[in-house]
Amino acid sequence: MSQPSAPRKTPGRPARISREDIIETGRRIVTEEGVDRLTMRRLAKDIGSTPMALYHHVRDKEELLVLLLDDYATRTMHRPELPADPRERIVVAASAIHDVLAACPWIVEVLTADDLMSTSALWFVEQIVGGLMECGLNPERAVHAYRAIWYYTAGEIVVRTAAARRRAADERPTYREQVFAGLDPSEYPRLAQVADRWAPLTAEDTYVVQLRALVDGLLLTR
Amino acid sequence: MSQPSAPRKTPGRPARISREDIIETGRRIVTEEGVDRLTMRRLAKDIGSTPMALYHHVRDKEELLVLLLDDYATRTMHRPELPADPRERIVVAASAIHDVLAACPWIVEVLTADDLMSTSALWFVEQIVGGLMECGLNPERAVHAYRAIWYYTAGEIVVRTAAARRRAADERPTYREQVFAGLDPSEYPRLAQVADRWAPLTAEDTYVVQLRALVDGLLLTR
DNA sequence: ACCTGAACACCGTTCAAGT
DNA sequence: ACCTGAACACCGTTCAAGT
Repeated sequence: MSQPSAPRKTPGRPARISREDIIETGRRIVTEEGVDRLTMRRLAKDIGSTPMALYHHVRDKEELLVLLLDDYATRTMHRPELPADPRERIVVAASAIHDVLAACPWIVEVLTADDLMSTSALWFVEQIVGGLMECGLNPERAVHAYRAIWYYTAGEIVVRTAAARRRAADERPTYREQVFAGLDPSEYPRLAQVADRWAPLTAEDTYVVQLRALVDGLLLTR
Repeated sequence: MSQPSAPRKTPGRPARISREDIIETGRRIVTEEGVDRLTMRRLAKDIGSTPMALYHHVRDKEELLVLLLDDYATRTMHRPELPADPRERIVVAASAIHDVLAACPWIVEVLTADDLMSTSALWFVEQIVGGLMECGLNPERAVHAYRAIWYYTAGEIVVRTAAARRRAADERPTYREQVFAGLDPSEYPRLAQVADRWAPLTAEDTYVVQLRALVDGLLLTR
């Protein structure tokens, strides 16, 4: 997102801290201790300054988070070799975005605050939209199809991250486990049938196979 | 989620406030002023009590939010007539969940804290999983397919809610608009091609048509 | 059993002043 | 131009005491 922060040509007092310092320290806190521990006060302390000094370099905490996401994406989104087959290219590009975000559990907080994603992801979006068009979709349908892929990907990450957080925080059996244990088979026959396998089944990572299904469905001529 | 809060048989001091009072007041604050304004202190004030009195009826704020989601779902998730055709039944049931959540913008905060959803949604899940099995998927594949539908649905809501919030908060052009305006057509030919139509295209509500594509893809025998 | 008051350990951000 | 200190207006939650 990084609105170019016009580097000042030393017209006044020399800056003691920079945007880069802030991002670097913020990255350290977030990766080492989690996004919850990132506060303006804590960051200022670690950087050896005061909370209000930060506000000369970032507009507010939300901008800081977006800056950190941008920094993370730039650092980790390296363009891979993509297959020549357009359908396969879509799957690989979407999976690349997915894997980067999935490896970054604090992303979820920012995802809902961010304008989708940084410029680093643009190349991947280009590949996906391009692949969809090569497969015969017109530009409008390609954009809509890309969005469906993005919704599926973002949803997978949000839900999985939430589930992981709950497992970490909670020792006692989840509410869902209780519900499934006492399921009335006459009212919910299908769910009762899979009740005892629900937890392991939903823990399986099926992102890619379902992504393929989604892409296949999007490319069907209906 | 509502762990049954064993109603006490007046063994000690009579309760001045109840779980129901708390939920009712919480619902009012959330619907009238948004989830951000719901604090334990504010809720206590509105209910005419003290913050700590609340902690005798709910474990913490997270439980309160889950209780409120549960309350909302129970109130609004009415079972509709579903079509006999299983494929169509899946689409209608998923759309019903989607529409209820989409009408409830504060849901997103809770979605990431909640064990998926309340018992009120279980009937819809049963219909979806049942429909998938009727269409020929074995139980395992049906559960996985249901999850893909849920990811897509949750993602759509999270991303759209975030986008709406940004539009509301921000007057200036979004970062994405700036990026698309200055897109290099030689590096991003496909995106450049749709750049000027990106905003209206992504604003279109295509949840149901893309859901159909997803369901079609999930039901393909591959 | 249920509620209260005071306190703990924090937040993000504004404002006015300093260098 | 950049930074500081103090203050504003809050948080969720714990603890010890009251009824």
